[in-house]
Amino acid sequence: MGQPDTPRVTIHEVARRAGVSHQTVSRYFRHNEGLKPETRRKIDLVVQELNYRPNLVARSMRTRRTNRLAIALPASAHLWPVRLLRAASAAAHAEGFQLEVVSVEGDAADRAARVLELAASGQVEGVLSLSPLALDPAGSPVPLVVTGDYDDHLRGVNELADASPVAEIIDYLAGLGHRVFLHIAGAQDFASARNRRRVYEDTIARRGLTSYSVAPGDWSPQSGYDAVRALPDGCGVTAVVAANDHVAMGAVRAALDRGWRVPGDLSVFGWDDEELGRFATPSLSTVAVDREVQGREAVARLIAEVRGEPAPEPPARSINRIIIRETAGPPPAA
Amino acid sequence: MGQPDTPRVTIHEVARRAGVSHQTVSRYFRHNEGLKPETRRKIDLVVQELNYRPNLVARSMRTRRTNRLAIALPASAHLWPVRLLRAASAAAHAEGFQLEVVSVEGDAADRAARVLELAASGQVEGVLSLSPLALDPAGSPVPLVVTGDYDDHLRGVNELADASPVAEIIDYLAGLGHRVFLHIAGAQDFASARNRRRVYEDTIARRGLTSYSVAPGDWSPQSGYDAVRALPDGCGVTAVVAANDHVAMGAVRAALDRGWRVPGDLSVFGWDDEELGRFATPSLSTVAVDREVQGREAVARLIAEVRGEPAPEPPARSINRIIIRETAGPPPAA
DNA sequence: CTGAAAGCGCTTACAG
DNA sequence: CTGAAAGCGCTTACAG
Repeated sequence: MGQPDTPRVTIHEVARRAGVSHQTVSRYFRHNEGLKPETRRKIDLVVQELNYRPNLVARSMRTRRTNRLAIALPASAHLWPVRLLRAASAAAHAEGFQLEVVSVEGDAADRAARVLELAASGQVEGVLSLSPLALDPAGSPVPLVVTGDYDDHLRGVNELADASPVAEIIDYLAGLGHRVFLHIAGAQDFASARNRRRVYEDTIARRGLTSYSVAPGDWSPQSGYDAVRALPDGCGVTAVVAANDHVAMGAVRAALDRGWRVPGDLSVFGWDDEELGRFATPSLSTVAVDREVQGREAVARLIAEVRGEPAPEPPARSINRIIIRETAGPPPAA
Repeated sequence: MGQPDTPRVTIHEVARRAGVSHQTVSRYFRHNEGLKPETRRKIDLVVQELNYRPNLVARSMRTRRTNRLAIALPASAHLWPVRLLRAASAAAHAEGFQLEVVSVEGDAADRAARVLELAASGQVEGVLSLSPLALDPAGSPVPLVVTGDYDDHLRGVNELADASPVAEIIDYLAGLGHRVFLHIAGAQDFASARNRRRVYEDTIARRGLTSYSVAPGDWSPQSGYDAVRALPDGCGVTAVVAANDHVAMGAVRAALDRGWRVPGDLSVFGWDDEELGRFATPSLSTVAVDREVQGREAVARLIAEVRGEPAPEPPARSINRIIIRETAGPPPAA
């Protein structure tokens, strides 16, 4: 089955029929420059007729370049990796690269080992990881970019810009009168989770507000649920900054199960703008992240590294936007 | 940057150092059989020392096989494609194939054209599409499997087994006393959507129940919302069978916005067991689909076709399981 | 069980 | 602007 049987048309055959040398045909396919219009036309014709396409494996062998990139997907139950993946794939193809997908499982050390093995395989020219990795990208034999986690490149004026909407959220809630906050964190091996937590703590301190505590979490609804369930009565918390929409959804559910009104008694913010959160009751306040831009950006950076070119300009505007919906409101009149 | 510069260790060098011919080393890497233990040991040593790995591109060139599969991802906002993708990727790697990801956009004709181009590229030995395609797989130059949509293979005793939980849902609701149903369909270019609709209509007819109507939908919460919003007062509908959880979530929201109780006035079922649906209020009744099994299965089938082997056994048990949560309850006392 | 020869289909210098 | 030669690193028959 498949191509092994098909007697393949070679570049020589195309050259012979077009009455040119095969080098000329090679040139035609590589950049189509410096050819006489007539030569080009003759080749056009034969290529069309034979439906010839250069054998990319042979090219790879000769150039010693695979034109392949790998993307390492985390074992996550969230949607953003697909969105990012799709944009990354399109961006890679536009630059002539194929994108191979590899799922990385296990703990940070396992994932790092897997990615390093991939980078050393000689099969790919670069690796894009959507999973946090316990390794220094500089130690990789081919360029390695980690994104979707904390993104060095998108940091703008300071290294925490990625998480800066947390400050906006707190300001917004403080403006409504909230004074005592709870943060339910994401898995701390993700730099994004660590950054959101840090911005939360910094902002609370800077504004003279109170953080009742930072509850540990793992991006799951259950962790949000447990955190709110565990709040003592009368602890004074009126607002929750959750690491993402899943955590927020769990937090809201726990509040409702306790007989609290949302947002009457407790306001909740998530992150990611999951489609279901918009139709939930009450609908989730959140942060929309442009994963398409993030995916394109990450691939552009990776390809620049692969080619030894300078890193491309970061996107001018923030890819984050805070969205206020029904889970955010004034605190109960004290 | 990258491997172009690195002077690569060749099989000849390994052979020379191990004191054997390079064919022996080739044999060692292909199946490691028929070698004298001592020969094997000598090669082991040198391979380790040199950290040698065969150049897979050269092998590909010689064998005229790429050992690559492509997976076409739909432009969907749902999570199941990732789950399926991850399982597919792992299954492919276990069989020595790489899985390249390609996102297919546009209408059915565009997607079909893109997939066909991929199949004809000579770059991949088979294509797995998670997107419905307006083409006959038999017309593809390499094996083509379409899944995640309607899966020929998983149909079991009849061609609608994939959608059979719809019958279970209706039976369950009828058992609670429901008599008038509404189905909000998924995008009709998906065979899964057509099948769910057909099973819905057949089951309603067979059980002597009433279908108020089948509302068109496109898998989105908005389509679920609009369908319920558009229901005339007093239409008698007490139960909604939605095409998936997104549609169901929209339907629930619309009901609540109309002042209806869920499930007091309206029961709703979704499909996919999205994590957020479990923590929504009320939590969504749904159908859990084992996308891991589906992904492995699809890749196994594709690889069997690529190798010209008989199709593997389908999974013995159904990969679907209905889950009853808070959106399902008895109809209002008439 | 192991070795020598031929060739997969390109591209890269190098000439002209 | 276009052509002849060499070689990328393997595997596949075919001998021994």
